[in-house]
Amino acid sequence: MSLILPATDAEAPQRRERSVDRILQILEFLHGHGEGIRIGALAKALNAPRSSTYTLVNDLTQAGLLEISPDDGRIFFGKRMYLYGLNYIRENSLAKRARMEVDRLAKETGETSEFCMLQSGRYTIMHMRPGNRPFRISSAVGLQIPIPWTASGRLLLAGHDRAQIEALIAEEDLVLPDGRRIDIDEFIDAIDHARRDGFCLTKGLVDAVTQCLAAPIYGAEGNVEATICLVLPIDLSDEQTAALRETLLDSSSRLSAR
Amino acid sequence: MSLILPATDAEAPQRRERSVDRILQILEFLHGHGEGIRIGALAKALNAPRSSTYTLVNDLTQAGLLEISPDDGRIFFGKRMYLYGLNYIRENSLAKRARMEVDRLAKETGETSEFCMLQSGRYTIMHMRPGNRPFRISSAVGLQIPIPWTASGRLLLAGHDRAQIEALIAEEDLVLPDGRRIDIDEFIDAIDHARRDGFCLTKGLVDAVTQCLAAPIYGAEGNVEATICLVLPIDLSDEQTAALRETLLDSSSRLSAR
DNA sequence: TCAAATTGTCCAGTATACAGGACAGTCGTC
DNA sequence: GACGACTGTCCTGTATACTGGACAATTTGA
Repeated sequence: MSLILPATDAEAPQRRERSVDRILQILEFLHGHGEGIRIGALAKALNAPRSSTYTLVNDLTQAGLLEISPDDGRIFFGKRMYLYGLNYIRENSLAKRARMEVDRLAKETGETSEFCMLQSGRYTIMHMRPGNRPFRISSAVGLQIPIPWTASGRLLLAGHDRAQIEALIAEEDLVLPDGRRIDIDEFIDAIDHARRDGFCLTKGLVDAVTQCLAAPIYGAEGNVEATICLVLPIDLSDEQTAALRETLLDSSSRLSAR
Repeated sequence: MSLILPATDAEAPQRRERSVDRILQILEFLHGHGEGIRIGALAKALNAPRSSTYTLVNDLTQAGLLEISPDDGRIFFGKRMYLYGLNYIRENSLAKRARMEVDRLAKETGETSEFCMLQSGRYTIMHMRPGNRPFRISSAVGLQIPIPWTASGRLLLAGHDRAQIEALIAEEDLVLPDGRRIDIDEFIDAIDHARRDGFCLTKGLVDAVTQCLAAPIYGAEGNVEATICLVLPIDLSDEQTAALRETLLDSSSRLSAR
């Protein structure tokens, strides 16, 4: 979908770029890159003029949206970006309620709980609260994970047709961390099952010792707007799993638009 | 401003503004405003042309940095802003460590714990973890509070001279929620005391039933880079307070640059 | 030790993004 | 049901922000 234009656009039609777009490219690159980068390298990566990159990055740094490490000049996201981001949680009622619900759920069940959404076609953990097991099963908040690796992903794709799904899933996303490959037809089947069941359970996808139990949060039009899920050890009894599922479904219906 | 303009230039210097600046203005206004605003009102508030505001807001919305409520068209911060902001916590080592420390401290003491910084001259709660008292004493993360109302504020101003302090504190910030007025000389005295003591305790400032115990986090040059603090009920015994202070000072020295 | 590469800053010309206004549609309110 | 206020979209001319290149200072590394 490329809201952000790929900067690697063939050679030199040399369009002059709006600073808005340049800013969005910078932020997006920084987010994807995952670590600090120096201005020169950034300009090169974005195929942007050095001078423009300098002025923009300096402007954003002055505003506090970015920070430049005084040691080596590498660029990071800044305090102000964090503050602005917090407003999202405060203001967005679903996100806010979901956050509280996840915290409650983790406390009640003692299991790691997560709130997830599709973020421009990428699976994203919006909020997470670790459980209190000795071995903490947890993933980092804000990470973007291939959709097919997760139970939540199967629910979030409910209502999409085959073409949309195929467009959304990159080829390499079907390969699990241990090298196994998910068959696209089985995957689409699983999505359909998840939609009908109103929940989804996957075992041993990301690693061999965990299972993931996810429930949909419905939007006003009956679409799956987000999910809430539990990350569990794989060796629970059927009764335990069933009880957790009931609790989880309670939470999800509380969060869904009626 | 506009000291430079010839006096007869009177109305509407109508500078053309860079979109970077417009974007920063929009974000900052939205942050300060605290709730959604419609595009028209935003343009008016910023004294910006409507058309430019429309295109910019739409660009930012498409990128996911902002969101427009489908009901009434009001603008809010978006998911992507939240994701970008999370990177700050992940990448910035002080913020990251402080967050963990605050969580640990709240768990160990059972009291509400906070991590605070000056953010461009404003006192800001960067992270907070509520304690487990029946009456939860807690303030919202990301809020900006007048510096003189807090114990942390007194520590954060350590090392500033009188002129800097006076420049930083607005007249109305000296008035407490209950109408009492803090004397500027006493305030500067308190800052000096806090600096020498290496911690700060304030009682009954923001409300009558809480006290605030803060400890400094020192940067590499010995400056107070941030604080970590406990929000406590006002009627603790001296022993309890002393024990909490030791625990807090442990945390703060762990976070300080050696 | 001397190139080669990189960093941060500055400048001038021009492609173009912004300001301003027009327009049709939609609310409210009197 | 006529009026004012607002919303969202589109168009045009021009003020200017962006680009490209040049520069000195610094770092790399051979």
